[in-house]
Amino acid sequence: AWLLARKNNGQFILRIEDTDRARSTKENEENILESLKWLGLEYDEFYRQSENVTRHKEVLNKLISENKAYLSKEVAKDGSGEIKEIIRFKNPNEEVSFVDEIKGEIVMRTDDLGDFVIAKNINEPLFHFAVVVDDFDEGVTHVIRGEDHVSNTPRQILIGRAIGAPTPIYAHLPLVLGVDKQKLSKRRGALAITEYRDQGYLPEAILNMVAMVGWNPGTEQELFTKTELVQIFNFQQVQKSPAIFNPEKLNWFNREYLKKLDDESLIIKLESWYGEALPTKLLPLLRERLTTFADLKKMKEAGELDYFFNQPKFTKELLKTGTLLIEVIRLLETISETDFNKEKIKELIMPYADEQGRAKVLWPMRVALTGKEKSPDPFTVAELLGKNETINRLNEALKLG
RNA sequence: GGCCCUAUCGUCUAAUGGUUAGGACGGAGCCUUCUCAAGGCUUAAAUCCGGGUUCGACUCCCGGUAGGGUCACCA
Repeated sequence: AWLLARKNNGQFILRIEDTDRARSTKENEENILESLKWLGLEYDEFYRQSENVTRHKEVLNKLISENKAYLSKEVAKDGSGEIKEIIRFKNPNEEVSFVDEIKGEIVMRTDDLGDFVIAKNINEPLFHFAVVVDDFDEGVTHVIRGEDHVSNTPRQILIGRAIGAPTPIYAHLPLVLGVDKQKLSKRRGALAITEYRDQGYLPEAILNMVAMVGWNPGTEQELFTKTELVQIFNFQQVQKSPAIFNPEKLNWFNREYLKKLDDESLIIKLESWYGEALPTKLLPLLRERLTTFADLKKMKEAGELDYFFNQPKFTKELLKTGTLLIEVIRLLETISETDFNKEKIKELIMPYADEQGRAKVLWPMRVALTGKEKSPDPFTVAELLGKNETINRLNEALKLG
């Protein structure tokens, strides 16, 4: 909806459908607001359905006086057994058809709906009714929503006709299903947008992923900025069948967007997610190794980054033989502190490593610096450790033999 | 079950009557390499089934089958 509104210079309206007071909470509303803000989907108008009850009541009364709706005394379905006066819509039992922008023409009989309920009482309108009144009042031209609303559309059209509202253009998007092929829901693997944020995903990745589920540009391009999506998104290439959400693909999108970040932006985002300052020098160890920001946390907790902060401990077995480190140290001593970068170090060490056998030189050098079986290459690590610390650690390793 | 929608690799999808059925994710293999990661290359993998229509069907029609949605005094 946001994409289409922006593309056509329309207004993106956010309306909180909170007519059911029992289910509508401040937390849920805030979560929606937070999610949209995080994704960068700014809205042009904001409404809360519950604030329109006076208007709903007015239309309800009008419908009743016009004999298009009626009060009905019935036993409450809430289990209380009380007799309550609900409001039913007088169903004209017509065949209703509409042209969905995505699915094409849809024809449905409405007689099996009966005289459906549109309000619990004069002060408590139900969703289907409130939506139609609000859409009318707010000048909604396009209703873009999930496929789960297709079968609700005829009754909303019927209500619209009864109140003299124009029928908006409908577009029903395919649903996103979980791996179990069921509609994504809280109980079945669905996460709130804010939870993806908390798991360390980038909003660009989420947005791109969501856009590509159920829609494609018709080309082989997969990475799109928000601006590009606005330009090329269209209904014609929206899929008609539901799509199963693939978390692996989301991870890929996230890695792609992580790659696009320069060092400065990456460290800023990483720090703000992680909640504490991080040395910029840490980046070479992180870049290419992160899928989401949460991996930083995992790596720290698993001790994978310890060697950056502390002198590593390791066994002679892991080091294998450290005797060749004497020459490594000698060579490194010749580099000035200011020139101590990985290119220079590599240039100096590689000839010696090639001469002695790379594994005999590079492995112990790397273990001496990291204490790890797996780590980034020794040149990268040496640079971020600095000349003194590097030589220090190599000397320590030498003592092991 | 009624009504509505849908059906191409495991997943997301391209191909709107004529292609060796293409791409991406994931998988496998190889290369690169001191290890890991990243990267590069290669590869396996699909038109749900049955009838039509047509010189020719992924594509059009019909029927099955399968999947999804919906049938609230929820949204």
